[in-house]
Amino acid sequence: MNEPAPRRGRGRPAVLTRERIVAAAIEVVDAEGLDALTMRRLGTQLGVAAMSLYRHLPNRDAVLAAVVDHLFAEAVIDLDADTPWPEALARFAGSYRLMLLGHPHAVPLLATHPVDIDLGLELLAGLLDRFEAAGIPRQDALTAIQSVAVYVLGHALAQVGTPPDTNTPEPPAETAVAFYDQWFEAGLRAMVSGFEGGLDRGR
Amino acid sequence: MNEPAPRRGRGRPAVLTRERIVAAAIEVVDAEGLDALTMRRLGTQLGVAAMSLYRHLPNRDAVLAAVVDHLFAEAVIDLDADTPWPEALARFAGSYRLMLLGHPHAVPLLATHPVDIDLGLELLAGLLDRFEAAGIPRQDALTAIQSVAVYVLGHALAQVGTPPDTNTPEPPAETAVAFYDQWFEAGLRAMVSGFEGGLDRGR
DNA sequence: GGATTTTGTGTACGACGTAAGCTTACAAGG
DNA sequence: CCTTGTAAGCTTACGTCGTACACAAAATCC
Repeated sequence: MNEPAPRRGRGRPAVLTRERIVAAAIEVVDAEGLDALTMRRLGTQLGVAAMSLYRHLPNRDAVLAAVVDHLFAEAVIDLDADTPWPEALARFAGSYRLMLLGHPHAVPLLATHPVDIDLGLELLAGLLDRFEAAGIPRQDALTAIQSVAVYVLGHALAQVGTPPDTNTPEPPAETAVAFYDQWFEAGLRAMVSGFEGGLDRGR
Repeated sequence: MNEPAPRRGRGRPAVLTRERIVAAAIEVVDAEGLDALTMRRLGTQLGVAAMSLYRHLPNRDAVLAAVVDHLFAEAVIDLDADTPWPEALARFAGSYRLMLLGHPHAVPLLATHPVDIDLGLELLAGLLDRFEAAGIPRQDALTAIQSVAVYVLGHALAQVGTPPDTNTPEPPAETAVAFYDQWFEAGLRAMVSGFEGGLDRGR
């Protein structure tokens, strides 16, 4: 449907690319929120008419899906090959959370649009390896990783879904941030150590 | 703003109430999905013009918020006073999940619109009591409950966000359901037993 | 310099949320 | 019974959204 194997060099040269569109979409969302991400607004961000976008993406939802995939890729980190799986899992959780808090207006998007499954598996291959190195079956590893991912996303939803009280003066409300940080760590530790106990019992 | 202490009996009798509107909204969402829940569609569901709804709720978002509160209240169960907190927590998780899977199209709503905080605390008072009975500080209890709630919601998002493959013949795809059930139980057990270890170390 | 191919544009339509003002259906007071 | 007051529901209208469709522009190839 889009970007269909163009015979290179022919036709009017493209000023738009999928990547430029996705980057501009993230700019708009970060600056003005999800609702501001209309096709017209995205067009003006790129100096282009709204309808031009449809040459590269079939509809608005495809834009959102592309944003999701791009952001999730941002969240994944490299891991030393000697990191034990519980620490690797906690590290992934932390970097995923950092990405989400860095794009608070996009969190509902990540919640609504699942990451492309093949892309997700590819990005998480390094993390899966840490489980395999410990002799943990792939299925059990996926369960643990997905459970943590789902917790991180749910937690971020709760944090950004409750705007830090628009009538208090200080912008981030230091204490509120600390509250969410502590909650996050407590839940994460509980889940990771719970999996440690459970998965070790099997081995 | 709405339902402002009407002097009873005066004026045209109301065919609409907040409750009827919320119930109709849930019907529409369950039957046709979130996008179908427009003010006009909700009006026809109630045999009424769209603008009539604004006499009872200030805008569409208030309808959504009311739906969220109503559904969350559905999810909370009564607990025997002698249930230990780990079991009570797991029971709450299960009934919350059942509600979410009973209204799959509404799950993104619950994810986006936080439950009214006072209502939430009121509904969860019984569960909080189970922690207090074990001598666990209220703050720790809230952390554990919220962590589990966030996990359940995130898990439901993942399950309903990945429609069970529209090209396979069987509607619920038995194996997929079992997959999500097992994943849910594994993550829940990990988190609950993780909190058991953590909270007991303190006592 | 056409012909071909690809990209961006202009216009238009139907659906949405909702503001403003109007009509309708009651109860109360005379 | 009839007027007045009041609350509930209705009609109309506006601006914005996603996007279908037909067209214009800009490059390469023969």
